[in-house]
Amino acid sequence: MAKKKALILEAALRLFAELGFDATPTSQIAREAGVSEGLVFRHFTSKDGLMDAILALADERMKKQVAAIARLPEPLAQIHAVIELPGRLLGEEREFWKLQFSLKWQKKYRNQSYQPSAHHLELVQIAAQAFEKLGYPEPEKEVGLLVLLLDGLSNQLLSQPEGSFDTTLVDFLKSKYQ
Amino acid sequence: MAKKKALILEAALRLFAELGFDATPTSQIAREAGVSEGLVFRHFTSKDGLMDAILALADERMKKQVAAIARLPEPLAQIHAVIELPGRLLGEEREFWKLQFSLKWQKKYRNQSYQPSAHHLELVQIAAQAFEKLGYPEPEKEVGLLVLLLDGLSNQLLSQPEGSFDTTLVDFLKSKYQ
DNA sequence: CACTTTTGTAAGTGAGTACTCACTTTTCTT
DNA sequence: AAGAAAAGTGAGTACTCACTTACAAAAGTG
Repeated sequence: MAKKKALILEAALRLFAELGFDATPTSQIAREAGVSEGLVFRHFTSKDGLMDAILALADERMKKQVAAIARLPEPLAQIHAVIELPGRLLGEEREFWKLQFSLKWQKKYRNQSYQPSAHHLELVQIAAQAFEKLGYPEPEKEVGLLVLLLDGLSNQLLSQPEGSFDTTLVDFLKSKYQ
Repeated sequence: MAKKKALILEAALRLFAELGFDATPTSQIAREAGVSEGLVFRHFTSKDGLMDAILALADERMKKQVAAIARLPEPLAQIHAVIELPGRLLGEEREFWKLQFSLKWQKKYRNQSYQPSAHHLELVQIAAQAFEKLGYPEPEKEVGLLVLLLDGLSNQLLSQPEGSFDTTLVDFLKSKYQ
């Protein structure tokens, strides 16, 4: 049942990521999902509601990734997993995260709970504890730096063309934390 | 004469940065500039033309900053200047750079010369030469890392509320390059 | 001054937008 | 099988948008 609902979500995700939320008409979403425009509103109430549904899914996926890192026993392995996170996320769910990043700059979504703050914060705590266990003198600052790197890394990966995932930089980065 | 032209540019810059290009109607630009809507089109032909004018200005400003760094005699001072660049740019021209970053994710502007590629590339070359002079074993990779950091730093500075510029992270980062 | 050009305005216009509604078809439940 | 609920349609509707047009006031120039 409601397999068309999933088609709408897929099309909306792809188009929002590619064209941006405002530049994507609901008519095009319906057309590319092979569905009538009215159905979009039956399932998601409004264009904003459609966005909400997409972002709820994104939150779910992030949650799982963070939980997996939290489960790692070795602190160094945790740090390395954090560094690998952007590559892992963007490899599979490119459009998802492209959308997340483009959203950051839209006032509309700046205050709300859409920012990946909850799981992001948890990740920061995990990394801070890992740095502490590894004996770094200033673990908080190290985490601050690491967060910066993750941000930049994600940006860069998204700016590059699809398949060309360059691991040398990630490896180089990991070699700095031994 | 044409002082109203400047008013239009200012209002457009502010609104594009705040709401995004697509979500900003030309009517609002005109209203906030205290000008009739028709004048926007007399001076800039189209909404896209208005954007072009804004981006041409951005390019000018970036050019000056890069030239100033190129002129520094000490390689270490150059690296530090590069690290300080986001803070310097965003301190003065916040809206300008917020717009630049939000544009990165819009398909419309992805292929064109709008990306700060020209001066950005020059900056990368300067940094690479500086790392080489300082005797780093892998200067290209170091530059790659530094670019990542700048990207992340800019993102973070733009996400934070206006005045609260935290220099501890920048200082910590500079301490890593001595 | 006369004139041309530039700068400005107010009131449109047609295309495209998010969303609704009356209705039909499919699926679930018993 | 019968009735209810859910899924789906497609033609509207009210409205907003970027842009145009007809015209007026300043400003520049001889």
